Amino acid sequence: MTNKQERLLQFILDFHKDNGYSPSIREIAKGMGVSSPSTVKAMLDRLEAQGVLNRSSGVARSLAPVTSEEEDLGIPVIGRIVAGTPVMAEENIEGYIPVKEFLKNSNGGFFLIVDGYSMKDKGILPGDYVFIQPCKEISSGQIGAFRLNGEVTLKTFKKTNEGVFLLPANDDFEPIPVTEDDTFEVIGRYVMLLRLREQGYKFM
Amino acid sequence: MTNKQERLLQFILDFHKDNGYSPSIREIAKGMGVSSPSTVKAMLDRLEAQGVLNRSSGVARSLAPVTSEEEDLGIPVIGRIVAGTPVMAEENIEGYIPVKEFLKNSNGGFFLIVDGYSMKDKGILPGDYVFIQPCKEISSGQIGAFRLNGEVTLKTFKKTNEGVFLLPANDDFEPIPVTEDDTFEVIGRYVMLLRLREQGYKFM
DNA sequence: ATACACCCCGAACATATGTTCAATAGAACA
DNA sequence: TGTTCTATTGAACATATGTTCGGGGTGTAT
Repeated sequence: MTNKQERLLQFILDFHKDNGYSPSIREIAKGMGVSSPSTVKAMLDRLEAQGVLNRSSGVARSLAPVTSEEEDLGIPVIGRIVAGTPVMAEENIEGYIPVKEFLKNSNGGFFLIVDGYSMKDKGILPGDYVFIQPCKEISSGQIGAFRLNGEVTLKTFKKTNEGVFLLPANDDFEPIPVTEDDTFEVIGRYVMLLRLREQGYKFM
Repeated sequence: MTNKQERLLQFILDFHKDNGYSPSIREIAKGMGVSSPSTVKAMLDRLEAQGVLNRSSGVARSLAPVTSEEEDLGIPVIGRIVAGTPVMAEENIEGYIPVKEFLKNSNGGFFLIVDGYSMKDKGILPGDYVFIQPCKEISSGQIGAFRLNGEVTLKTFKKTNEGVFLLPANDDFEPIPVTEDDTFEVIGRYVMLLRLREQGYKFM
């Protein structure tokens, strides 16, 4: 997420906090110092493609930043990230972490537990909880969770002229090329990391 | 408040819960089985006069139910961990992370923002939030926040026959010996790490 | 160089949406 | 009965708002 996108998101959140409803496109333009609504719309479209915003086409002020804790169940913790196959299956839910309000824009998000050191140079270590925000697209350079030939993995997504690659953050591992023959799927974007050290703070 | 007004208010609340934004006047009309927007507007005017609704004239979907819930401020985020001196002072609070229920057993705990790469080999990077549980003693080998000669720092605590040391987790830094001449204080134990979005990603 | 993602502008367009107003219906009351 | 008040209606109005289009700019990666 670029600096500008960060500011935009913050503006929307602040506006909603102040007024109880979301800003219109032109109000955003004024607030961000832009002079054309189409500029703002383009920015919103990008944010929406990234999965950090929800909106309804044609509906005024439908940006959905906050809202609506459903039950206090919390966010499910699903499987070990390397274990594979049926992510999302109910049997794999290892527990819940009630951090819901903490990520206001995160409908449908969940935690994965990191296994292995393939992302250690990004400071992502085994046992860490990574929060995954489901989305269909992910831009090059972002970290996300992917399903490659049935195997779930956390990597940096890289798209070049030579194809798509999943990059580890560890010199001991090789970049993984994604070819046409592979079954490949973006599970979601990595938006947050949570690491629990001492025991005695059990959340599950 | 009449029965009808009660239902109207409930409809607005439900709609907002479902969609993340408030209904338009015509959506209310449809949802309430009324056939004219002006009917709804009259009802809204009455509710607003009673003070249970807030809206901005001429602004689409600006219904904001008056909520009197005091917001859970959450856990304070205090200073940069390297910045030093008056931790806990009000001026240093950079914001709040509403993870209150998340750590119910952690009275007095707070977040520090990591600055610098001295703990990078433990996967603790600049921009990370570390949750500090205040305590007076800490056992050797644990990570904690310490105040050494006025300077606040996050290190691994090590107690050997040769004395007490604060160990960084980075080859570029040297272990810091703690002598009798130093003013030294344990601030608390490092309990949890939390990393948001794309902060702290730059690796050296 | 090319390609691409991001950022910006201004104008025009379509419609979603709040507002106003005259008219009607019903209830309460003398 | 009539009067008065409130609730409702349907139409028309004004504008707030999302959207589209064509154009241009910048920076980065290839």
